[in-house]
Amino acid sequence: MHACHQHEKMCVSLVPIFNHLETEQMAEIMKTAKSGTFKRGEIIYHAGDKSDSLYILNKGKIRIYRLSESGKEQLVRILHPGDFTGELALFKEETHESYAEAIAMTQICMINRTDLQELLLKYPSISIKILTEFSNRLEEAERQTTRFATEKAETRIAVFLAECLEDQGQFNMLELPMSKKDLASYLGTTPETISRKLADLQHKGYIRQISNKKIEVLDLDGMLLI
Amino acid sequence: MHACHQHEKMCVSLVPIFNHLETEQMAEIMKTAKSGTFKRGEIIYHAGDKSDSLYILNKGKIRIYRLSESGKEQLVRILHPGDFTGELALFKEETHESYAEAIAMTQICMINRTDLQELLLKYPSISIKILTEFSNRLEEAERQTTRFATEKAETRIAVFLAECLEDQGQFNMLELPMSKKDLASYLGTTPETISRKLADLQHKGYIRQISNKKIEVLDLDGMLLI
DNA sequence: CGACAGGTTGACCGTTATCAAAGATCGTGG
DNA sequence: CCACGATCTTTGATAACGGTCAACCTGTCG
Repeated sequence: MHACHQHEKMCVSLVPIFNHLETEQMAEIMKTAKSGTFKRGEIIYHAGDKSDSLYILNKGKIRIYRLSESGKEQLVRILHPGDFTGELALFKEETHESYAEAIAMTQICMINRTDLQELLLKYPSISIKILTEFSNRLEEAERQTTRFATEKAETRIAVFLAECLEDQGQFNMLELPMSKKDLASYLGTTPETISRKLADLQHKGYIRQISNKKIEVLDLDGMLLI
Repeated sequence: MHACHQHEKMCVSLVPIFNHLETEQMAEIMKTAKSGTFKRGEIIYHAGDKSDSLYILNKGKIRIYRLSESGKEQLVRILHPGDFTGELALFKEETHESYAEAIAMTQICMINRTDLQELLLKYPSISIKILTEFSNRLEEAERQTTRFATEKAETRIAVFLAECLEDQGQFNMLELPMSKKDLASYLGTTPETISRKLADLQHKGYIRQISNKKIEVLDLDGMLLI
């Protein structure tokens, strides 16, 4: 673990929290940050760990998942460079409830709790950035909860495809951002159901499966009316 | 709509956001706050409304619910005095995704977006309070999502009863905090299923239904092992 | 007292989980 | 860079879970 040296990298990785700050403030933040690397399969933090850092992903991919009361795993999200995690437990003196696992060679920057809180008090505008980010996450989490509560698996899958399409801005071609096993865990279903429902959607003419991860959407509106 | 006059009420209603501030700062905040009252059934905000206030509940009860993509309603939470809402859209220049409906004679205080952001920049400690609150809500929302994703209805109901018991600290007697219809909506199921599963739990000897809303828990651990 | 919303119960059926087995894909180490 | 093993994916058969519809019951409030 050593301080982050490359400003370019920091600029990338700290989007969207710190990118509105002046260079000198950035330098100050960089001084307080540590970096670390993890190999595929390594756990960055466990549920139950006392949490004391904000982790900002520089390079690689991280899988965030939770275990339910009965021990079943659910994928919460996948982090890409520039995303951060660990923020939840930063503001409550408690422990993580989720697991963070590197799923590729991964490099992260870490800012510990006390340093971050000092930064927040010193540069209140950072707070507003984080609040904004939290708002979005909360809205997203509640939307997701409502979907689970009210939609069946087929609809959840269709909505997920629609969101992929929107995110990737690729007209009518999309690439699944994770394995179907992970997708099943993310959508609260099983890999078998994902397979079958995609086959159904294809049968009905809404999509065409090009390859394992590539899907062409033929009738977005029709698909969403299911 | 008129300024909030009674400091006592403010102190109550602004817990837990502002209660660490000095009296004079409190006075400043009170100057910027407006108050309003709503009758049972009145809507405080609609999904789609441009949101521009933080609402702090003084007196009464508010039902927060969302509509899914396909138009089904889900109860997100019920607010009690001291709780706040409207915070989400405050940090993104967008609109509400949820509905807030008074379910009793209700009195609220409102702080508008620009005033609040000024307060945040002036008193960074408020940000940390709100961040803490957001963290808790986010954790809660993600835990709820995981439950929907991985547990069946019976387990969700059992876990809900366990949480009621914990919240109410009443040893082994609990009172449902909402109608079974609302509970069904909150737990992503139907009133029929709630009825049946409670009857099942009673049959298996885990609970005893005293009256419509009162339940005695006979074997908490057993119930949670379902 | 009657009306109405909420709650319960039964019968039935659609959706999806589960188990099993075969086929495809990926990552790793030689 | 290729080949092998591990993991992921697909498909089929089956069963469980819970949603829906309908009828009836209950309590509440004018």
